Amino acid sequence: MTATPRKPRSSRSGRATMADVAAAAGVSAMTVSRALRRPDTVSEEVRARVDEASRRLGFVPSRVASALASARTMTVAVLIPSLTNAVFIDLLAGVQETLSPQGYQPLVGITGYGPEAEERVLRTQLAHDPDGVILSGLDHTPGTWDLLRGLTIPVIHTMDLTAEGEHSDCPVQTVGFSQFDAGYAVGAHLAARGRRRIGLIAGQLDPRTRQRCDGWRQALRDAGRHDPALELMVPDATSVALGAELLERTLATHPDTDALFLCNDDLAQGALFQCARLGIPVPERLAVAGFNDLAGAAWTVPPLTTVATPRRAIGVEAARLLIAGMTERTPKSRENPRRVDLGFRLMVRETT
Amino acid sequence: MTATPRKPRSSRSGRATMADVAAAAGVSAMTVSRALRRPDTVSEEVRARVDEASRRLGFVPSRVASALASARTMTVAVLIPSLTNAVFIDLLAGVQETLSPQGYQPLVGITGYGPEAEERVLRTQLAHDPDGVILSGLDHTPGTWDLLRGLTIPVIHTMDLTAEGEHSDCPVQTVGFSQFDAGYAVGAHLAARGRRRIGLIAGQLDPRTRQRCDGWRQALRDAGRHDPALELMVPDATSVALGAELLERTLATHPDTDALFLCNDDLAQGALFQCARLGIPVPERLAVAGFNDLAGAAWTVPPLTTVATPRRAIGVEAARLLIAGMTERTPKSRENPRRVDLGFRLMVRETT
DNA sequence: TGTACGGATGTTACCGCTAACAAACGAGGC
DNA sequence: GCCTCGTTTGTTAGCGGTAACATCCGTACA
Repeated sequence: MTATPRKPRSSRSGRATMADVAAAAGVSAMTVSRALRRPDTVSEEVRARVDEASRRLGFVPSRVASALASARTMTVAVLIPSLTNAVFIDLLAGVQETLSPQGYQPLVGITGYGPEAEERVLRTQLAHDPDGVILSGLDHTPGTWDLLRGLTIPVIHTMDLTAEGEHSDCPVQTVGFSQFDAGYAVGAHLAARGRRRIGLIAGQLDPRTRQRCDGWRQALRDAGRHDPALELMVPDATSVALGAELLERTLATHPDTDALFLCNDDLAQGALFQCARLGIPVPERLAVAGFNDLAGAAWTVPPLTTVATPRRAIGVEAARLLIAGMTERTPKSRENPRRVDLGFRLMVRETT
Repeated sequence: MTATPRKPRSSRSGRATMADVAAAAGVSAMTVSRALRRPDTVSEEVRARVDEASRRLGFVPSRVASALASARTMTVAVLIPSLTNAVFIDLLAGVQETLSPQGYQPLVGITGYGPEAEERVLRTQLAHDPDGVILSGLDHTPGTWDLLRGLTIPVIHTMDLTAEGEHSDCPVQTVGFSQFDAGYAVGAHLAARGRRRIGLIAGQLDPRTRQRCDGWRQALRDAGRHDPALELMVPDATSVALGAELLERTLATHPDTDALFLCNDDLAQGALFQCARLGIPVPERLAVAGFNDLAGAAWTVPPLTTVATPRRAIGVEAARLLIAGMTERTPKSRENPRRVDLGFRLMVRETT
């Protein structure tokens, strides 16, 4: 009906655009862009006019348009195996709390512990053009390594450390701790407590869990007390229920077990519950050690000996390194791989 | 040096663009777009050529450019109070697992239980132009309600239900369960067990927790056994440690307490541990009930009576509704608010 | 008084993709 | 044989910003 209907505010979504603000403030769009992003580059008077117009129109700059024009999306792909494992939630929390204040938006991807799924998820994440990538672990498919090699954005690998000479064809930055050493520490601790029949219970057999087991095994060998028969490794996801069940199985087949390393605290808690139920005195008859120092480990009955891992700190540090890499003018980080070891702490409490 | 250097692959990031694929396949860019998004609209021969060229160049369409051109970002803003509360992680997991297969990418925002922070986070999320929004709870600032009212994309509120007549000025879709009824169920259960001095311990006093408490209170009033002195409500985040501490405080001031409702399972677990430590027999001397049926609740000693809440299902259903809203041609959902009650289950185990 | 200079603003040309419309083409109907 | 129609493909014109360069202006200096 109306001829050439005037549109006071453009944009399909009905939102005001930069052009609207520019018109309202009587300046060019470019000046609006400058006034909002680098206020020191425009005159005070213009800045005031732009701010006022912008506020009045409720202007929110479109990050999508900005991303296309500037080739920076202000997003970061964060790939973790699972949302139900507290370890990775803590990692994510550390990442999130570090990225957010800098204006970066994490894009969370779940890989379900599978390198193939990881590659798939990474591919879809990359379509969003993130400015950086944070991965969990170092066990990627060849396809993933290819993808990573081709990237021009910084990538950080977490929860694990580069071994010497590894991945020499593709410089990697890692932030984590030595899963092997941590496992070794537990094994050595149990041996030092004078235990002779030291068993192992592990679930969710990802490479990090295996490394912990390897460390534990080495410690027992060094102590001359390793018995492969006392190892019980199952692929199932760890849980309190599984811990309870596997404890029973272990005691049924090897009643003389006098110490047990459970590769995750939820398993250990389940084992402790089951001990209480069966009337097995801990630590007198059976010493129990867990891993990760999850919430509540200090409050079990008796308080659980475990290894405190710096999951949140790893997230924070990974995000920091990433921000550094995304911010610096010349991406030198690719030639300058780093390996940040955040360590771990053996928390000796009363179950051992 | 070279005159007009040919660029075999364009794009600042070094990635192949649609134009590159088009050139390689000998068709126009538009045809490439069609061949990839709606294969049935191009001839079989062209489709094959495009697929081949696309694969050969390792083409990944830029979602940013696509988003700008089509006004669909394929992202969904998901706001939750905290990453360290398992309840919201489960919600998030449900959302994630439902959105992902449909090609949607969740943008996770953390509000820290504060409506003001929520408004801030929502604002920054909206700059990313999500195609939909999922919020936790219904207690938003007036500013947030204004924002929501102005949106043309679907919005789902979770973990709570709309009360009759509420928000009549702004139709809302909610997916959740009645926190009040759930709290009532616990109160009624404890009363039915013949307990006379029934106490309450609550932390993290967000509106949902308060509603649970209200329900519990009503149940006790209906049973004629409500004593406000037995309510212990603190603002701190819930944790196993806090549960242990508050249990001691309660017993110190009111040694005659014979039943206790702890508003979250971690508090309840802490209380159970502390009971074990103090030698207080559960349930003989003290009945204990938790809330949420978190992992491990069925394995405590004795197994914890609690309320199973459909957190993951809420996430799944919210995401489903959202997808429906984002997909339908005419966004009728705004006039057609829904209220999906997913219920809860009282899990009577051995602590009561 | 002419000129070089630095800061403030505007202009132009995209970023990589897609909606909408236009054109080209072959098939079938009369 | 001409016309209409449906299918396949191409063309044009943006989406809403920003980089890079151009222009304008007042000022300090010779």
